Amino acid sequence: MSINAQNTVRESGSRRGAVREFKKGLIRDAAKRIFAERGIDAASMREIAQAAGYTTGAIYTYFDTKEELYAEVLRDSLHALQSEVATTVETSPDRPASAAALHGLWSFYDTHPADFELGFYLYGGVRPAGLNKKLDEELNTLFDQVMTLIANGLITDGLATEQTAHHLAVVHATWVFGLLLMTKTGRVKSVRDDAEAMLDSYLKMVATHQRL
Amino acid sequence: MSINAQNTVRESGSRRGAVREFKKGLIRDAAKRIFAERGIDAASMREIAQAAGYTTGAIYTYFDTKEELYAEVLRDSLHALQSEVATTVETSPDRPASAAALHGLWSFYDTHPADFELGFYLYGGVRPAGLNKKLDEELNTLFDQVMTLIANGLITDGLATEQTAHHLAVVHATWVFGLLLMTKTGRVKSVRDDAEAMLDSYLKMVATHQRL
Amino acid sequence: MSINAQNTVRESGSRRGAVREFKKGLIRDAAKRIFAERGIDAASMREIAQAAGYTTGAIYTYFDTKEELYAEVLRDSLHALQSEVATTVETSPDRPASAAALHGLWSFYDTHPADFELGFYLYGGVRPAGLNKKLDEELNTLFDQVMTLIANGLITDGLATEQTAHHLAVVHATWVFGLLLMTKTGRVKSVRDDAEAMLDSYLKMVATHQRL
Amino acid sequence: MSINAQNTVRESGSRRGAVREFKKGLIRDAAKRIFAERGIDAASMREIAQAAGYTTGAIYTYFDTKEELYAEVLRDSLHALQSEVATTVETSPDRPASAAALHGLWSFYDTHPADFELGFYLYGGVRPAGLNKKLDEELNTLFDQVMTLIANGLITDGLATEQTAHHLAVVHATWVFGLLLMTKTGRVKSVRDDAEAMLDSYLKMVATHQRL
DNA sequence: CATGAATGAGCATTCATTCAT
DNA sequence: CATGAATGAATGCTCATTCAT
Repeated sequence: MSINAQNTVRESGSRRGAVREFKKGLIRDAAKRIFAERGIDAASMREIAQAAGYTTGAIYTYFDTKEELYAEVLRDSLHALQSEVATTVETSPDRPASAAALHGLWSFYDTHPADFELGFYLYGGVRPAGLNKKLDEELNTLFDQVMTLIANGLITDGLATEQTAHHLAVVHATWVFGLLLMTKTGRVKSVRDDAEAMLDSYLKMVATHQRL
Repeated sequence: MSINAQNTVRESGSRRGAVREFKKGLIRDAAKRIFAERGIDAASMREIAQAAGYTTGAIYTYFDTKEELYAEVLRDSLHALQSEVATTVETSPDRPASAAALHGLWSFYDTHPADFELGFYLYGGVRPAGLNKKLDEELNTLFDQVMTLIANGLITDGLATEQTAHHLAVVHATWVFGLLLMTKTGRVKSVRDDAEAMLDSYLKMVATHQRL
Repeated sequence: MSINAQNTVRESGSRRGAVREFKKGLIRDAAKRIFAERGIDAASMREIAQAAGYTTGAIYTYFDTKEELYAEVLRDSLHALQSEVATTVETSPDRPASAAALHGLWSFYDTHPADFELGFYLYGGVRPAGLNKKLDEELNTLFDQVMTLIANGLITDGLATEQTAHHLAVVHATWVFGLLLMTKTGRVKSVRDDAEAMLDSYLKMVATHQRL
Repeated sequence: MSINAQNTVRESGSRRGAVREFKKGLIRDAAKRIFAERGIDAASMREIAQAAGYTTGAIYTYFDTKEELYAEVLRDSLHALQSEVATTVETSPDRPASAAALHGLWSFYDTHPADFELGFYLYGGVRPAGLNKKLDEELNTLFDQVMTLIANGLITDGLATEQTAHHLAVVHATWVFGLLLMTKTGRVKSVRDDAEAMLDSYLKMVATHQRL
């Protein structure tokens, strides 16, 4: 249906491909902003285009559908998350690796609200019907990489064995997601104001429990 | 603005009023299903009407706007939650009150997925722009009542003081919401299969910690 | 189509018929108010019903369609106009009959704005598509009676002959309608404030012209 | 609110802009027809679109709302009126300027029935609730310009002084509007057939009266 | 008679997507 | 590549009218 056979030209290295990739990035950035602001459904391609400095039709040169645009924005976001968590672990020699990873997870979404909003649709709210299989797997992989970072930290810190590490990583990440959820809701003031303290308490508790 | 003054709710008790209330219930049920399936924005009044066995316009005899319909569905849901948690506490003399309350919270949403989906928009996903002040406060109150049930349990169980109880209740509820979030995402298989076990572990951990 | 065969029961004299006629009047009055306030299209049967103290369906016991309701309201209005003009002529022995008639025409609509609004649709704005033949003729007759009152006045006052009277009556009435139109528009302040003076000038001018 | 910033009117002169302006004209023409036929409220955007040879949504590329479309149509109409009256005065050296202006007023609406119908809503029938302030003032200005043309004529013809001219212009225009109203109603046959003669009589009368 | 629930067509407007230029 | 006009389906909501109770 789409005639965007040029998509295959996207090889990195070629000058044209690089320019194209840069422009796609502009659109992705604008889209992320609008998606987060309005919600995925209420965001209109018109508004995204305008926010990116393009006209309506131009977007379709780069993304075949709104869904594909959302998917790429999401992929970007998860890449950034994975990267930030990894960096946090590497650059926090003073902290237990697991605590660093969990804190990185929290911190990324706390400082990038748009990304949380975005992932939210993925984590819970909406079944992105069109999220095709290939992308879905890619997202799963990225998510698993984050869990693995936490799991490795737990092993390094002597808080889990090879067998229990992944499971425990998920348990702790679950708590962090809960915290983010509550924070963002704003329905409970104490959470909104105390989130960081709550996180620290939780991390301390984790550190003193050998087994959950 | 609306002229449907004929809508005036006759006191329950009269035959007419009872039938009307029953029919409203049918629509609310259909609406809950569709809202949960499609998300609040994507759910159309047409589809809700059809699901309830009515024509489009008929709904407006009972609910003035889509928003009002959503509000009533949501209120219903939170009432049911509050009621179930309270009942669980009362009917579980063998379990610590706090554990019962938290388990009730989990169990309600685990067995009523549509309700979780629904609350999700409230808890995090979507800014219910029009959620009017009065309803918003009512929802806050209901939410607080649930937190209070947990807090009272913690005091009864000697796990919190008057001062810390509410705060701790929120912390634990946060974890449960995280768990629900992860469960429902389905993105992590281990959570999906293990949720109940994870909850039990968590409750045990709570029971052994005097202070978080 | 309609089952209102009772309409034929409407014989004045019978108790039931009288009550029925009274109730129709209540609805007509409410309808006139709403029609004038909102315009004929924007007026909803719901609102009219409510304003009359009835529920939606009740109106249809008395009037088969919205159009018919409008028609009857209009008829009422023209009857009142005709009656007021006639009375004015009879009770103003000090004024030339033609001047009295024209002043009566002006005065009726000036003091009954709703009636003017109502007639407006008839005189110019909207083709009441369904205005059936019989009613249309009745309205024409009523209108002609008013013209005749003016024409007779002109003859009485020696301002027209049998041949020219009707024509001149229309000419003068035309001016009055123009005046009403301008008054009500409010687009020209001078007209709004000066209408009565303008009318007097015009009447004086008429009185001094034997032939137009 | 609207995101159609693409609508930005390119300066006329560019090919693109000229085509766009032409197409807007097509829609305006169709709209004028439909507005006049059905009345402003009963006219539907669907029907207008169809009459202009477009699909429903296309109109919104050119006009953001129904109201804006109406406003532009109305403005067009009043511009044309003002222009025609001015031209009539200039090109009728054989006739008194005031008579030319009044005849121009009559003639414009007599030969452009749709425009009268259109202005009718403005002059009297319907409260164009949304008619925003800026447009309203523009319309008043245009209307005043027409009155001024008549007033100037009266002065030129020695039929009014600087002080009385505007007032008298309104008085005479009032009569013309009354005539148009009666003509268009068709409720009085004699007016329909005789309008031009009545106008001439009136103009003659005006010419022989130094003061009204 | 009166009620008010129910119908179904209709309306203004939005929006993802396509495509000629 | 970019533009922006065009499409046509969809949406929330209103309303005259009908009819079982």
